[in-house]
Amino acid sequence: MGTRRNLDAQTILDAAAELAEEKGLENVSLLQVAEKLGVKSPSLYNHLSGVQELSTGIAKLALGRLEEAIRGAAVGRSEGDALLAIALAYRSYAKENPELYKAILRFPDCGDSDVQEKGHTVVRILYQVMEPYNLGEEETIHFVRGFRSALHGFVSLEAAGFFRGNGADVDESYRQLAFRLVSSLNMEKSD
Amino acid sequence: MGTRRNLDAQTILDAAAELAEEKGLENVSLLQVAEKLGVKSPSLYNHLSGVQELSTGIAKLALGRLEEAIRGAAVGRSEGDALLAIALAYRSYAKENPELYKAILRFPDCGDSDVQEKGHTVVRILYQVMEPYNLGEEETIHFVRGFRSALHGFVSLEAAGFFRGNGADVDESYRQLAFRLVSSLNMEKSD
DNA sequence: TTGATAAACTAATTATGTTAGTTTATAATA
DNA sequence: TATTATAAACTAACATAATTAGTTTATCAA
Repeated sequence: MGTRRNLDAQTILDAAAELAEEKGLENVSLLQVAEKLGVKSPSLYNHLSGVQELSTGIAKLALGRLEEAIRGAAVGRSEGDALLAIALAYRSYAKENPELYKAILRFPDCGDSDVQEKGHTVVRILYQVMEPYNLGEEETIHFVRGFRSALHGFVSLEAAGFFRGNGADVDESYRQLAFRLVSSLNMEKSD
Repeated sequence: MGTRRNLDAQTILDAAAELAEEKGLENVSLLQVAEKLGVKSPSLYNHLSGVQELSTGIAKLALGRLEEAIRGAAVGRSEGDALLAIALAYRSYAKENPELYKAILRFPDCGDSDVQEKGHTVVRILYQVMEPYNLGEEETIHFVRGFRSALHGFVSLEAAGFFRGNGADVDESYRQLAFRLVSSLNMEKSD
């Protein structure tokens, strides 16, 4: 007993993320995470301050991976192409990692500044892609907010089970949404 | 002790909703609700099956009120006017009842069919408003899904604390988002 | 008046998060 | 090498929440 393991915050969060995808986000408790790591739950307090930090940690981790996925989708494309690719990657990520995506939704009750930072990182990719459009800074911000909102909203509602039963093709609904927004950009360009 | 009160499920849910707005959704526990009603928590089980039913109940209640707000905004308007008015009402509701709106977000972990029903009711108003556009049924579904997603996504991200610090006017971002989508409809119409 | 029922109660159980205080392994130092 | 400081585990205990079982009481109908 009392044997030293090589635990640290990152290891704990990785285990928590794995647990989330295995058994559902709602079953990620300190007890379960500790068990998965072969440790008693109070030991986790040596590495993080409590369950809230676990929550924000998982959210950051999930956002970080989403960011990677999006960056991967954007590389080598530009303007509308890039935006549409990002949109598809965004939804793919959410479908492939539903529990982690939920972790992003269930923000630790509003406003951890680090989570917002990461959120901004996701958004920064969008800013880069938007550059060729040469909108003003304000206009770019407006569009990026809206675009991200649309992706997030669609994916969230879909994950929550809306859009079922209703016959029409969900992929197509999503594609159209992204396309409408991207098209509205070309509009402004030609002004 | 043991005095009969006139409790029923609706009274409990109303109290829970009030409590949510007073002290935050995360502090809505059976204990707190019971206390507010001058009753012990196990007594609540005479009227509902547990904390999950409390959760779904609050979500339904919140959706019901959102529905009213939206219906109120749509009446007497048509097409783009109606869509924009609905958009503004949607966000106003979320801002005025932030805890209740969170209750809608935090779905009782996916897919209670009644909650989806109510969700559909919200959406049905959108269908009515869309009629004059004379799109096909499929096209209407696609648009409504996207429009609702955009509203929901924007409002959620805003409530979660994104869009802060960043200088641009949030009202304007929202207005633009709604306007882009509505404009894309006029596009199709003129085809 | 009596008896059935609904709705409250008390008491106890389980689960989770958390704190306090203790022990032990490891790494640095005398 | 022996010692000691520290980090990281532990045990034990407590608080709060949800829940269940079983009990009591108010009210209404026969």
